[in-house]
Amino acid sequence: MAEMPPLSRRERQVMDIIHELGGATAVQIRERMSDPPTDSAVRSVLRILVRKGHLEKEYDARRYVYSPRIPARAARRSAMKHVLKTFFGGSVEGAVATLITLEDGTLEEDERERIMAMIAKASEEGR
Amino acid sequence: MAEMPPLSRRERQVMDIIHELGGATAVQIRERMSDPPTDSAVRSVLRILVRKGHLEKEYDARRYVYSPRIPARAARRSAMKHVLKTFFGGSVEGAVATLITLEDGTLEEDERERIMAMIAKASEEGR
DNA sequence: ATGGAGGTGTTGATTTTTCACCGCCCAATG
DNA sequence: CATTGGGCGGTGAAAAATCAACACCTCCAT
Repeated sequence: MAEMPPLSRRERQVMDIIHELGGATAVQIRERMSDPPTDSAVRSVLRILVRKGHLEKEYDARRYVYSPRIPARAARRSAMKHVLKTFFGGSVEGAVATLITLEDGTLEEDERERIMAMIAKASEEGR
Repeated sequence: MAEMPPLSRRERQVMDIIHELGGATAVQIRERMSDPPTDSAVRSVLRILVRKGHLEKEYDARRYVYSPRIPARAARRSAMKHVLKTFFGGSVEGAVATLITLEDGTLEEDERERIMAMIAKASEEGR
């Protein structure tokens, strides 16, 4: 059940695309690949990911839609946790700093306010 | 110069460790691997990463210290950008929300305040 | 000077990954 | 109906990655 062996290159690439889209068909996935191999190659990776338990497929409108078996929330937290540890030494502060200056200027006034409010609220409820 | 071909599994693993430590020796890296191969195997990967331009080595105290060739700041931003896009649909708000509730409750009072101050300051300077 | 620690590069064997060919199924179309 | 085309999966072979074993090198510290 544990996701023991880390994903291979292609597997990662495909998983990322699926995570980004929430769910996707083989064709959609292939379209988003910068490096598209054959259609059948994509399907092979997909099959492997399903077998490994990382994806699940659902029949919909004449084709399969692949989606992560791990709930989005968990995946998000896990991914964030990893970069937090790897690149920010676990400093939430540092991570937030980078986040709010990513495409410097993109942070809208109202979004900034919402974030402030959210943090304030979190501290209330949090403890 | 562009880091075109994505890293392989081991390469990723090693790069992550080095990013986390800022710089590390072959032995240090091997120690942190959950999956340690031979010492020479580690060195092989290291050599490859240097050749590919992802790492640089520096002679220090009788051994080589390997460190990322990409400045930490750039690496951090790049990594964060990637998870932001992949897991949060680009929503800084969502990312921050996850961040401050990662190890729920761990966010200290003062850290929260510093984050608030930082955001406030950023919005001043920002424009 | 000798041995050990830390390094480098090569080689070859093994395992993984990656991929495309091929064939099946089924629905839509002529 | 017969044909065609999209979607799917199996298979196996080519390519890449992984790793251990060697052979050597250079510094120290003993």
